[in-house]
Amino acid sequence: MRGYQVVEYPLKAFLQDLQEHSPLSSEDEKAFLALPMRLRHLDAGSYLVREGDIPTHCCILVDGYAFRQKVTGHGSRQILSVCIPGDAIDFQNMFLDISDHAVQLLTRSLVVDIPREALQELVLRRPAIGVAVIHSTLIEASILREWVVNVGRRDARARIAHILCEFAVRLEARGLASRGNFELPMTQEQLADATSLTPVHVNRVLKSLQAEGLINRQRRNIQFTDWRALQEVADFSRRYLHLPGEDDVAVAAM
Amino acid sequence: MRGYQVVEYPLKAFLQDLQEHSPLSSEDEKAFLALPMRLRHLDAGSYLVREGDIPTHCCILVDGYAFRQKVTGHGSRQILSVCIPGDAIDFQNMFLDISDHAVQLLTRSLVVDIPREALQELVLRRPAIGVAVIHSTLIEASILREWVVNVGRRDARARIAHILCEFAVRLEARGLASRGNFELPMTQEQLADATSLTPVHVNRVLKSLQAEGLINRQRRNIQFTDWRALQEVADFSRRYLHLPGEDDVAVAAM
DNA sequence: CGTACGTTTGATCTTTCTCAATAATGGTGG
DNA sequence: CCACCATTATTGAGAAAGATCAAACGTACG
Repeated sequence: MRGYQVVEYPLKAFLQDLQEHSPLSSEDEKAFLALPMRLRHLDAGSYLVREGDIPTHCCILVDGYAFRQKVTGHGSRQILSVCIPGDAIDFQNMFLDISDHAVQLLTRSLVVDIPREALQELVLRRPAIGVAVIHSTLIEASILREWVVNVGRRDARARIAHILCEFAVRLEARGLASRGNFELPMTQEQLADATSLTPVHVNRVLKSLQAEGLINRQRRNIQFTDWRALQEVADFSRRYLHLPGEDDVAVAAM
Repeated sequence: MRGYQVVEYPLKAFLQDLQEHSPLSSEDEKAFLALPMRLRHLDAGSYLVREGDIPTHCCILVDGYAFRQKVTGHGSRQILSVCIPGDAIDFQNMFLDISDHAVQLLTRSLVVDIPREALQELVLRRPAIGVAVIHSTLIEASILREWVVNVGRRDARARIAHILCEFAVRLEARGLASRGNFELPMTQEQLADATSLTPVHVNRVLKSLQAEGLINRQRRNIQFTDWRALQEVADFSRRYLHLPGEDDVAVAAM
């Protein structure tokens, strides 16, 4: 029973998020917590998965930040999403036999590993957990769709504003930031790979957003000084995040 | 029982694809086919879902082609994926309460509608079907990730070559094309919105691919005249499609 | 047979990239 | 605690891919 005590608290955010849309019974939750798990601290820059890996376990990010990435044949990198505490990293590795992208830590992090087979079996045995997994996967896909739009059809200014809005809202939904004030755990180079720009241009855009009074920046700390305007510039609507509660109203009120 | 006869054959490709990775028992398959379904013919340009819709049913594309799209606040469109016969259009609408993107038909099509609640209930009652749904959703997400890379980190030439490769391989996996010869059911404007380019530039790139002997084009018909070279230009690897069978070997042999 | 839509082509313009150099910053060992 | 090194951030100047604008040409089809 020791395993329980080790992981129950760290998984709180994850379990809460998993149940956001359809609560699990206490048996379901117990069954989840009874899974074999391993808790690990890893340094910034560590890979949780590499492209081409044959996955053996699934990873949950308990504390810290990570990002998904793919690299083209010419060596340029595209960041596909940023993972925040409480995110499941590896539902794809639960069922797909080879990893199609890599996940790398942005900061020193605490992660939980669960053997792939154990999770597979659990989902078959407890359909409600399967439904929660589908839910979570669908939301991730929705975020990815918006990411395509961002990279594909917005100019540099809107792209950067958008990624900032998304990050802030996701953090706030997990209680990890408030009032548009947060630590952005990425270098400008990483921001560039997330927005499909160059680091140089990211720098210029960030400065111009600051010059126009939309954000305030002290190194990696970001403070939204004009949510409304930033949201406008970003063409941001939180609908695609499928968060519970009011739609854009909530944002407008910030 | 009449319902069965109407939809069993049309759903063949869909059911086969759904089971590609983990076969369903005959009870599972029967339970699926026993769902209430409606078969519809719709014209090109019809919307299967609109952004913001509250979904009431889920859609399977039996015959014909469609695409997913989002539109920015400034009115530019991003196409997110192309749906081919046998694709489930609407697993997201099975669990998400509001549609975050639209799906529009490229051609006159045959679609099957299944009430959302019936599918939800089925997935809870038949966990193996839930697993198949997760599988299918994960593969869709993988394709979307590659789409981000395509739009974000490849130049116009590679982007267009890549989308052609992807389309050809997916069609061939369903037995809908062979030897790199297929009908591309999109205008150059749609191709532009899929690759985040302008129609003018798409036109120029297509012409240059033809001039270099990589493809042959008669209106919308595409013929790959040099698979190997096109794949090279496209930076294409079929791994992300998570198709069964050999990896890139199969493509190389075409 | 004319109208609407899609394709093709040319000329010019703009955003963003590239290359290059300098300045901060943070972490590390002495 | 300080000097040093490796990252990261910032700035400038010039180049390029792709966008925009505009017009002509095909082709399908009502």
